[in-house]
Amino acid sequence: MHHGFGGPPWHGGGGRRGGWFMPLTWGFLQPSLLLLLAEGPQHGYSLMEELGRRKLLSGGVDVGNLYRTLHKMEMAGLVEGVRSEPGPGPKRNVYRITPQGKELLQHWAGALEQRTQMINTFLDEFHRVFGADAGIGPDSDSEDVDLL
Amino acid sequence: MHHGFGGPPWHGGGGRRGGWFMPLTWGFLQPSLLLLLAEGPQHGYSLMEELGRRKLLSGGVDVGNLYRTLHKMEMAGLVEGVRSEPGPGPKRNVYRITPQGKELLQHWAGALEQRTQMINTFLDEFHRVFGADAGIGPDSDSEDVDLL
DNA sequence: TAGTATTATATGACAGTGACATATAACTGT
DNA sequence: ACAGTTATATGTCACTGTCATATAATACTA
Repeated sequence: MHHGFGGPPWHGGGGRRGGWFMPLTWGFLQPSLLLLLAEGPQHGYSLMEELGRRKLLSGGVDVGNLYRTLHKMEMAGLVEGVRSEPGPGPKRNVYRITPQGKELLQHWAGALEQRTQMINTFLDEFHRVFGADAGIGPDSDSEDVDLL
Repeated sequence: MHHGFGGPPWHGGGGRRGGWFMPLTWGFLQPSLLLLLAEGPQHGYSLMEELGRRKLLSGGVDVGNLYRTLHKMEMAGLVEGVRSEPGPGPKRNVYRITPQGKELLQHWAGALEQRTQMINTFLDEFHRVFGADAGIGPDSDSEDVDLL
């Protein structure tokens, strides 16, 4: 009767808000936004939809987080925002990447390549310990492990 | 006059404590500890040294963070800690992985594989936009970009 | 013996990020 | 008039990492 109280304890302690799994997308929002803006200016809502389409961030994007991040990136000089005049149509903030933003994006690419190497180091160790049967073993009672 | 006030703004705004680069090791401490403990019980200080040796976490490990993480993992039932009696030698908390911990480790391995795929999606897009010259281009003024 | 370093664990304060909820406008469709 | 969509914004909270500091006991060394 291990953790029969509505889900494994490492899955959030109750379901939501993180838990023991860091989201797979940690730290991906900013570089993803930079990447999309490197292809052309867009406003926040459009970026949100694009992130879903491109599957750069699985599991959808938090809207509030997105706008906050854009604001901070603007404050840091990574992007430039242009507020639409209060004319017809809903107000939009169209963002354009700056040279600094492009430079950071290049560094992000290098950093992410390093990250894959770290993950590979981990996975190599893991497979060395657990063998090739990395998946859930047959002895593992197949409970509702709704990962992701 | 791009950010000539003591370093690029995306580098921490002043130097330390994160900044625009999430550390490459975000979210790696817990799975790394689980992996080491899957090979055998150890106490915190030993784990700290091992993490440095195995290079599972580049840049060293924060000691306070390590102990806090171990405590939380114990609270969650991922590891079991045994406090040494107050006899000779310094007190030690020897941790042993639990079945739940092993199960989580397996899921972590799968999640990290997914993460590499996400990173590859990003990098593919990046190279599609910027071409093969992913590195810092020749036009990029080579400022003190002390990445990492 | 006193002072310092090492081993080992622990806590406090802070910033960055993501998750969830909610608020706000303006426009669109019925 | 009412609800839905588009679009932006803020508040609160949890988790992680970073830096600083506290605490003991042991080991070394002058």
